Amino acid sequence: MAKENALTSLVNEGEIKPSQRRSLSEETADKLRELILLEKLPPGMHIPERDLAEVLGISRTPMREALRILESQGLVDHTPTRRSRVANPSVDELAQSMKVLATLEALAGELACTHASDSQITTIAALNQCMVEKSEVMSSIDFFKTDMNFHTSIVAASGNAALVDTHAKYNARLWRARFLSSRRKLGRATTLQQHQDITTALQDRNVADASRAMRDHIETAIENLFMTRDKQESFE
Amino acid sequence: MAKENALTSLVNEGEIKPSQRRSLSEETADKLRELILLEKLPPGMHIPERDLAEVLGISRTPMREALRILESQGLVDHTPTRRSRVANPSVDELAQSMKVLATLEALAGELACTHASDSQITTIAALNQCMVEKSEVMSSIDFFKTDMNFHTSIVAASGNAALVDTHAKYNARLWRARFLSSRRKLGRATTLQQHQDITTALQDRNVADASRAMRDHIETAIENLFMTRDKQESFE
DNA sequence: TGTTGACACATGGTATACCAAATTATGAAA
DNA sequence: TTTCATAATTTGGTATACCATGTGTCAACA
Repeated sequence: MAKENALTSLVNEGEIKPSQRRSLSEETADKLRELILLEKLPPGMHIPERDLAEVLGISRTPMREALRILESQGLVDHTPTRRSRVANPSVDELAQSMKVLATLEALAGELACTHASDSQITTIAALNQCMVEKSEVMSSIDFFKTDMNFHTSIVAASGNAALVDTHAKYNARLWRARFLSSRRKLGRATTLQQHQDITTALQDRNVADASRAMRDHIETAIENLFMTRDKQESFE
Repeated sequence: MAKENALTSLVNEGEIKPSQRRSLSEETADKLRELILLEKLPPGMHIPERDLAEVLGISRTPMREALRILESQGLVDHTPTRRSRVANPSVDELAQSMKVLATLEALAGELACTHASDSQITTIAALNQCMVEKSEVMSSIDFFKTDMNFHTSIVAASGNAALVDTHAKYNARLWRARFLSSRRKLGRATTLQQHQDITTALQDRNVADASRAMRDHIETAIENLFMTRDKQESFE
């Protein structure tokens, strides 16, 4: 059938990587997440677990577990009749998730001020410096990955395991939206300035500034999200 | 489909439950959650999925899914070798989760000020009033359930689906700790005052007050948590 | 021609079987 | 008695089979 052919073609594009300790479910969740973020599995598409498992050469059991993982990250949801489909969040829904993310990161900035070790702050500052120096030569994707790394490092420096965990879930859910947002030309200069503000606040261990700088940074991303919807702009 | 003939409706009336939407996995997760919160399954206990499934009369498949659900709520952990066990969070870990909860609820209060309908605020105020009037006659558990209902209603009034979802997970994770905290005699009067502050702020739709009142309320619960650890006190 | 209802099939939920890894028990050697 | 290698057992991960229900198709009928 046509569906199977379409699915088969996309598995051959990537290479299957065997791994050591990770379970098939987790590997599969990673593969599917990538396929979703690249829109190889487009938003709203139904996922028949039997067929997709067959295409990936696994049984339904780990496929089902992978779908649960993605569901908990908000990348997959269920129809009233339990059929899985790729999440297709509206801009408003993405903005709501980002609003929560902004709050989580503000908390992370606050906690990091008192909890982070000097070496952690040094690492964060180094990531910031790296982005400043190489912003002209980095590709969108590399710039973005460093950006994400910067944020994740701050959350890790908060020393709050629950926060790290929940932040990771929101990050997974919002990865694509943030990437699109960061690709906007206007964004990069603003991003660098805001990162500098965050870094400075952390170095000063100024709780109020760090919290506010983190929140403002994500709020800007929310604005970008709406702007991206309202008008198409040029990308780099 | 909409039309049913007379015979069918007569036969079905009163006999047939419309549709059993709840899966065994979800029911099992609920049962296990209860067992964990009642410490019938004590913290740190290993959970051999085969045996426990047999005890509950189900197969391993839904049991495994139930364990994944509880894991995503933080009520179950995994050892490095993947064996499930009941989570046994330290007071510090619980405090960290509550710190995140405080932030989430502060956001909920903030959003509820601008998003909640008048009737939602009326409902919230009614819950508050109910606790004030009946605090003397309610059992610990009923008082606590109303308390939880009050909080959940505010989060729902925020209109932010992601926030509702994440809050529900933290609530599940912290249910027991919050219950123990709320059982402290000293807590009830403070709780009522703080609930009143929250209610007033919401009725005034005062964003800053609502946010602060929500945060303060949970911060008090964190303090209670540590006090409960440090010295045993009398309970009602 | 449009509606309806029965039947076939698609799909997710559950049970069971099997395997590999990890844990525990065993026993021989020091 | 202690230690360590190894066998026996337990346990979680995966595959497969079966079942219940939802969904679509098409023929019969008004």
